Amino acid sequence: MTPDPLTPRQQQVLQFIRSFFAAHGYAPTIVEICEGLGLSSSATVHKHLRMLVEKGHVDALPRRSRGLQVKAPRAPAGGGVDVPLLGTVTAGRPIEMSDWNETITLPECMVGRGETFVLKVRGDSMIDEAIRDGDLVVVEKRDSAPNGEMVIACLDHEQVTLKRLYREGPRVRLQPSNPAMPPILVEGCDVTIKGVVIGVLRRYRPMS
Amino acid sequence: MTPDPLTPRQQQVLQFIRSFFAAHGYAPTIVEICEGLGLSSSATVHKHLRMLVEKGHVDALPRRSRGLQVKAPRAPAGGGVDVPLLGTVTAGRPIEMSDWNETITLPECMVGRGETFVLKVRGDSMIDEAIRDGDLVVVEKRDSAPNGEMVIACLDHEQVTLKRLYREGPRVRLQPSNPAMPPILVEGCDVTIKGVVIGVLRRYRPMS
DNA sequence: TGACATTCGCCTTTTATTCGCCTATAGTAG
DNA sequence: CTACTATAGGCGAATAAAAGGCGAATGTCA
Repeated sequence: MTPDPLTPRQQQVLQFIRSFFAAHGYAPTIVEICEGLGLSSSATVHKHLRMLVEKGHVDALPRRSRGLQVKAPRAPAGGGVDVPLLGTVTAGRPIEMSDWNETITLPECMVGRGETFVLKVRGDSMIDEAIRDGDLVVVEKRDSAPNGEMVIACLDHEQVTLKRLYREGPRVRLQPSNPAMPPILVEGCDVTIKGVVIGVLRRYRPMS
Repeated sequence: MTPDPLTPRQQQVLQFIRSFFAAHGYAPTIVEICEGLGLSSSATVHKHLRMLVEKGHVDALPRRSRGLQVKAPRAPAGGGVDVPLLGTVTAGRPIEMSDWNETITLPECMVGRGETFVLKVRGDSMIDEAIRDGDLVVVEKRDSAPNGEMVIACLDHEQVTLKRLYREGPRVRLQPSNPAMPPILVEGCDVTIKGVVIGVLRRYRPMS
């Protein structure tokens, strides 16, 4: 049930409304759309809006300020999923099981099939995997993992680390992805898998 | 069933009530809201409150002191924000301005202060920045950027690339973060900044 | 009684909406 | 080929409603 096709200009307007809403939490005024698109007459924008409403891409509360509502262009499934932010994983130390029952909203596409949670990475042990200090890793809870996967592993019920997992006979090699760091070799029974890394988030802090 | 959208002012009021409640454990009086927002008439606040009740963001016990009750902290839980997924940025080719009016829900903490959008990265030109082929970059729309920032830059209104920006007198150096790739040197007037990279998302596809 | 919430006018500013008119571009009937 | 017509895109001005504001006068509960 795809709505009517849009002209280029109409797409621009729609796109602008979307990003404005994302950025501010409320819809733009007509004049704001004008400025955003470099137009000078609100009548022009208003005409475009009427077209967008007609074609079913937008709902508008008539005569209401900022009364635009972009119709959900995606599954009403919410699009976002809340997952717990459990704490920090350092290369070697236990998870600081944060009481901070924080959660974070992930895009649907970043969430695993099973239970999913997020950990903050400390240290550069996975630098060759393009995972940096401060990144957030998305983890799918599992108690085993195929060979070569990146896992959250627990040693002696104490140390929790982020490493790649390689089985070598009865033993297990936990391999950092940093040539400066040595692998850890342990008996298979001494290591428990907490989950498998399925995604990464990074936020660059603004320099200023 | 998302509640009606709020105007900026209404959001401010709601936000104030939330933080007041968090700080004190009880709801503010109308006069306290006045002071908090720098207003001088309780009637004004009361009008806002009636709107908030109408729009379903707040419950009020009528004629009761501090009788406000903020409803479900937020509908789009925790604060997921929808931003447009605009297309692909290759090292060198134009953005494939996707008609796919796709959006993606980002955690609040990944969204910029201004307009924000997401691009998919093709190629390994930023491998040393821990950005890989297939990653999504979160971009805050801006038309200028401080020296050394990672930017989406546009050359000749044609090529769009992801590079680090360095000003060198009248010229601009666009520097890939891959030793195998040469920097691009152009006149400052030939390059336009589309935005600054503020985040990265990566999804590992399950091996199976 | 005192500390509130609520209501009543009466403003100003912001915003949506409508009206008339203009320019291109593309298709189509003569 | 030309004239007519339809449509997208645009302009500026005029208008009315909504949003945001004020101070003062009531209620109302505890």
